[in-house]
Amino acid sequence: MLTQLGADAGIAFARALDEHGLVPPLAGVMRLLHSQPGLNQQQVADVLGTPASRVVGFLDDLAARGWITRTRDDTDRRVNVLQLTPAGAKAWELIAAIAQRHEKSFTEGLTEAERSKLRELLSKLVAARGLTPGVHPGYRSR
Amino acid sequence: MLTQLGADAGIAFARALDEHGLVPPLAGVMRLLHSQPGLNQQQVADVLGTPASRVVGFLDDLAARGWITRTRDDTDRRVNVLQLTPAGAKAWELIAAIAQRHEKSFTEGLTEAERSKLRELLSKLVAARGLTPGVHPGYRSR
DNA sequence: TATTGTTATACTCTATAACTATA
DNA sequence: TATAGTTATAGAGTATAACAATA
Repeated sequence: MLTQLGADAGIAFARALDEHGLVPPLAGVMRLLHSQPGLNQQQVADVLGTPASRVVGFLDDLAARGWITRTRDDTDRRVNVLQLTPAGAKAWELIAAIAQRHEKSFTEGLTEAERSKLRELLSKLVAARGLTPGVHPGYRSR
Repeated sequence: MLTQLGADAGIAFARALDEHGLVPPLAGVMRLLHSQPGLNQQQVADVLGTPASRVVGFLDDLAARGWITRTRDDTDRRVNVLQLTPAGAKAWELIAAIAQRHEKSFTEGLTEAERSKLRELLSKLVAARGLTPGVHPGYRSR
């Protein structure tokens, strides 16, 4: 049921994002860049557990939208330092709002007490499984 | 967290299946053919919500393993009636055992009471979302 | 030599549409 | 004409490996 509901929730979230021209992987990268500004591309790849070559594509997309900047690090000119632009910060707020609305609507069938109990149990599992909060396993290389 | 854990559970289950040369989509089809013997291919496609052309590939694979038979229906010779072979029934028992072991190991971090509470909450969500029990949304066409 | 970011390429999965055989 | 099953094909997403610039 967990797998089934997780996939269903993912599809519903993707649909909500799609209305705004977005897709889940980009939303995840935006979340990371918002919560940890100043990462470089290699670090993003490490946190997400995804190949660096895949990160390039995500960042190309976000940069084309004007949501991030890639700045050459002066002390090590191989490195790109990543930052959200003001437009990017704005975009993140929209994504966060979509996520919140999605969570609420997905759990409509539960009472508030049940919702909070579910959150508690899932938190326990996330911790027990050693998952990084907010990082979807779908980024992981096989 | 639901999406995250669902994906993680799916990956863990895939890994467990892989040790026996299996993949999740085939396990799901086996489950369906076991619980509803005598379906035809179109009906399988309908239940799973997947294109009939995709079902063909799954069944080709299962037939090559000797786990299912496709029998032409006498009253309508366009139709293939699907059945598990004895080897297929045996294979299903293995898959069910893997699934059970997987569920247990995935929820190791919870007490028995928490596990049953989680089951209860997830059941509610499955019902509220109108999901077909045992059918992974990943089969669904976009 | 090693590392960061990038590009090229090949592979898997999937949906769509065309096809056949039956009805 | 319509339907069940099949095949062909094209697109998306991904990983791997090769590459250029810098350390």
